[in-house]
Amino acid sequence: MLIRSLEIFRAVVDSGSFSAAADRLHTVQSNVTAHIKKLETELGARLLERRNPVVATPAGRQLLHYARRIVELHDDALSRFQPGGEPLGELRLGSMETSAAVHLPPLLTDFSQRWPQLSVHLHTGTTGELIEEVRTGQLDAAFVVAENAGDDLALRPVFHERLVLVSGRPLKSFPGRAELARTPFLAFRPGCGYRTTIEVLLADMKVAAPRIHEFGSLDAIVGCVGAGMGLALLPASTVRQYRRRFDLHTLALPGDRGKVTTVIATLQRPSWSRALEVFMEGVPSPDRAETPIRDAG
Amino acid sequence: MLIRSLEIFRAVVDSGSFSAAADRLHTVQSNVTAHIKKLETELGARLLERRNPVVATPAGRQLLHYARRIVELHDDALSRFQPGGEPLGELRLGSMETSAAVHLPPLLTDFSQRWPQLSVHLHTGTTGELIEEVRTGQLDAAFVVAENAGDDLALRPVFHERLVLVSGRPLKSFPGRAELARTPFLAFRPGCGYRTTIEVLLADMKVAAPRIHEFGSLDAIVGCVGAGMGLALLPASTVRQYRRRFDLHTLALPGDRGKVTTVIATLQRPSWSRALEVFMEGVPSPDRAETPIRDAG
DNA sequence: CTTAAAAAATCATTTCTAGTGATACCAGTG
DNA sequence: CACTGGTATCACTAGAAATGATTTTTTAAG
Repeated sequence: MLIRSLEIFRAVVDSGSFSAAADRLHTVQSNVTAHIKKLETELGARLLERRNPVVATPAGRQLLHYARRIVELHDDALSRFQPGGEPLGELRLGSMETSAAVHLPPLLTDFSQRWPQLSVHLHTGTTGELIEEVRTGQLDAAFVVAENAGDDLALRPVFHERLVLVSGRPLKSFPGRAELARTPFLAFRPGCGYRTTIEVLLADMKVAAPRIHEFGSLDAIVGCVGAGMGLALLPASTVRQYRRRFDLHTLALPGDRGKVTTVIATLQRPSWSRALEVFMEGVPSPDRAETPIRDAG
Repeated sequence: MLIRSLEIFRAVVDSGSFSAAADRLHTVQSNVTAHIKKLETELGARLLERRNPVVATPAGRQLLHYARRIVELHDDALSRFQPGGEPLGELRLGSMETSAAVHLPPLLTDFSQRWPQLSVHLHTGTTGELIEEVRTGQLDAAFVVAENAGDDLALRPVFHERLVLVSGRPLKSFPGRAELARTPFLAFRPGCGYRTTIEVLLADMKVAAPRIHEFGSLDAIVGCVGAGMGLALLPASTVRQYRRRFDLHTLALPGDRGKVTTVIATLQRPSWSRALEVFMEGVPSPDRAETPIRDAG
């Protein structure tokens, strides 16, 4: 069994396809097939279901567990011998689209310059999906909105955010219950931390049957809100970014309602890879003072 | 970096020589040299000092840490896919010579039949040496006489023993202080659990300047005691084994003096290899009732 | 049911490289 | 000094990883 085979195996499972894995590892698809096949005959078990996407069999999941740990140890070992002990390998991050658009770019730019030997993979998804991917080891860390996620995960605050009500038309005062019942909300699919906030908010205001449209992308939401389709609840910083492209109007939520904290979810520390270790060192602590909000009309 | 290279590297460090490692791994010395050389150029650091015995450089020790873990994970992964989930790889045990001669043979015979895919390495040494080798990961487990060994190690009782005074001539009653001061004791080098017992015993009896001869092997000790060179303090079960070959006379120690408990020292459980896991399952609990002693004259 | 597109398997070929055995080299030791 | 017990070097071979072209299979759409 070669480390290389395990690396390829992991890439196939993570990317869901033989050819995608081949691209990521800068080799050819037939080579990926050969490695997987060799593993399968060596272990005497089918490891992958050739579907679309490719999925690990029960036996495959068992191997995956070892593959991840071995490949990670291998990367860490190599890291130790790089000039300056530079970490090496890949860092697999997850993030909600909102964080991805606003907070992550500076962080990741800085990070990838500081550690040129690390390749960063960023995957977006909802809080629920990401947490699960961290738990299974598919991701090293994920930026999510959550307050607790079980004992096996560690959550570290990174950004304090303020959610604001976003509309395509000027907002004079906070809409009443009746108006909220009429106006649709545009949000991500269930499992997104922000969406949860919307639902809680509407429930608290006793809005009977709120209409919530589900969109798969942040751009779509912002575009449609700008076009007057409805309201959205988004981080102030995100909205600010879109101001140049769309005519957006925001209104702070009453009281502390809008306060959310983005955290980094990881497995408990002892199992961190060198890559994750240095990443976490480089992540700044959240400013106590919140980002000031201009309630532009 | 190949798992195979790490396996070879580990074997060289553990065996202290390129050629010995080659033998153990059923390959040739030039191949060992090639693998080590490749690792060294790949990592850009000298890993081994070519002395006699070969010893790891600081860089080598760093790699060793990873090598051990990766090879162990590899073996465990393969184990999962063996028919019946049989563990596979090697189990590295340490033991004092006395245990090795008496208690281990049945245990190991049984074990090696039960798990035909595991190769057992048994290395003898003193309690102190063995404990240290378990701590550094050179051994998976060691049979020693100790009561505590630090938080990082786990100790599990396996045999209750009784040390007896052994002589080449009939012993009527327990020798007095004066006689003990005249008669030399034959013992292992410092660090052996039994030797410690002798020293404590003599100190308690206020024997002024006891003469203790150091011998490197159990056979030598027993042989010389049989020839009347002096006294020894050995487990009753060990002496029993030698009765056929030598004319030995034993006497129990007064009170509870002679009671010793052999324990298995391992690292704390979470880091056990599959091989160690099944070994520990198969080790019987110590009989509460002690092995009966015939005080043959 | 048919078809087109995407993905995985197969295959012939090339390029490396792990493993081998013979030999050269380099201590220490009597 | 030669001898012993080790490591390095070398030429060679068998086997395997990687490649690119091609065929087969799967999936989704018409």
